[in-house]
Amino acid sequence: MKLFHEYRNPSLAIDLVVFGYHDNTLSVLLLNRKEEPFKDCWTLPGGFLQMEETFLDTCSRILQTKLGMNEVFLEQLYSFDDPGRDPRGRVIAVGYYALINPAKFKIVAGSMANDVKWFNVRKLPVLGFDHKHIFKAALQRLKSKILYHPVGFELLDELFTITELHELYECILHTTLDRRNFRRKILDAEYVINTGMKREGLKNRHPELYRFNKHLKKNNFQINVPTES
Amino acid sequence: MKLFHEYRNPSLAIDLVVFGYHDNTLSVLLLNRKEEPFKDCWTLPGGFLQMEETFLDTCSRILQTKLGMNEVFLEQLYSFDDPGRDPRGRVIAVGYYALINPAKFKIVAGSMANDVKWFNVRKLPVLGFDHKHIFKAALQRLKSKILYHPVGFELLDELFTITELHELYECILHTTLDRRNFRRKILDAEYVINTGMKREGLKNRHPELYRFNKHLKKNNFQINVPTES
DNA sequence: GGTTGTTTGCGTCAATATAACGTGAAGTAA
DNA sequence: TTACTTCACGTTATATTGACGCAAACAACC
Repeated sequence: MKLFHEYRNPSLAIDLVVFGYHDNTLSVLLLNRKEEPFKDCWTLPGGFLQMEETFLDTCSRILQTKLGMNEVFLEQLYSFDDPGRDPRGRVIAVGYYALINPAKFKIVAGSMANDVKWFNVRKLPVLGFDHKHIFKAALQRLKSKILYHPVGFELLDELFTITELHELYECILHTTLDRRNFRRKILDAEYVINTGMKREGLKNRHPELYRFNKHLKKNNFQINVPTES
Repeated sequence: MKLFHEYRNPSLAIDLVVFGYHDNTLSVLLLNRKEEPFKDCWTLPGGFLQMEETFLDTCSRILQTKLGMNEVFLEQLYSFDDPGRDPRGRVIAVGYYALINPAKFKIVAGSMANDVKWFNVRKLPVLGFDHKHIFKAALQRLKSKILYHPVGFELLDELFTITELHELYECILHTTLDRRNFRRKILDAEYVINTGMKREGLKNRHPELYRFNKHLKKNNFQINVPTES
């Protein structure tokens, strides 16, 4: 009996949409390719699945070797099958997105890349492959996800103020949310725990510092986006 | 340069969770395998992705040759990467789920299967591979999806009564929903259009027949599931 | 032809959730 | 002390929801 891998199979790549939040800006990590195809173009970090790897293994390897980071929030996004998505041949891509706190990592351009840089998600350059498409799916997923699930804290420091969380939501959702109603929902849902400490050194009143409530019963809140009209 | 497909790559399979609704029962289509592995076991219909196929091409081929059906609602579910999921070797599975109206198709067991049968989703036999896992993900997705998106009509005839739609929701969500509140939400959302016709031949009052409103602005309604307590 | 039992379609109402906005305390800078 | 800003907590009008009531429509029966 012929072994499966002796048949012709499409290649299987993992592409990562790595989100980071800093200075009130949601960014995505892009990598400038050193080699064809799309040499000198910006693309999402990615890599091929090795025979013995799980998807998460591949994600970790990419994060580790290309970006020098580990232990981050990862979620599978979607699998992309456009036959023309890679000029080298048939490559299926499994998209994942990651949420990281840029403060915790020093980004390193691996040997494969000219450069690695954070880009504001609203000001992306042209991307190689079908990566614009993958990116859009990831951003849409993130926007939907934070409405119902407490993932915002993945992008913040361990201690944060309600205002900081509020600004993060406004930034990701790209809209304004009433400050006072937002606060009430987050507090009522027990999304966060008051540490009693305050953020010092600010110009005005010192806000209280919170940490994420890890024992949150899930789906406990819902943020509503104002209807555009 | 070595071509991609000359490297060792995992195989790529598509597995389908085909939902059907009939006699107030939500069912899933299973196939009894004629060959090893899992000979004589029930599994989801599936097949390997061919080099030139898109995922949807493969889905169509499976639906056509194994089940004799076409033109159905299909949505990508998730991709499954457990290294042990197929005893023959490394096989990645991309899961899709389909919603079909069993009344519209005559199911045929293709040459590869001993038998093809509908199973009540609450009374499944043991499944081969990791198909129980894939099935659970599909059922969960369906349960979440119908709360916000008008997909219920995919499982019904073109003309249906509000009561029939209501029973479908209760069946899928496996809970009870207040009949009158359900009706109000569905009508307010303009999910359906009154045809003016009535379903004849029933024992009691003849209910009005509706058809799905194809021009529905999406995400216009939300069905709430009673909190279990 | 009236009675009975069931389903259907429409309403009511109290409880809850939401959106919009007010206000005074806490803090820095002058 | 004053001016200015942010923070924390309220208030109120409106909208939505959940839990029911009820009468018309229909078949079956006496």
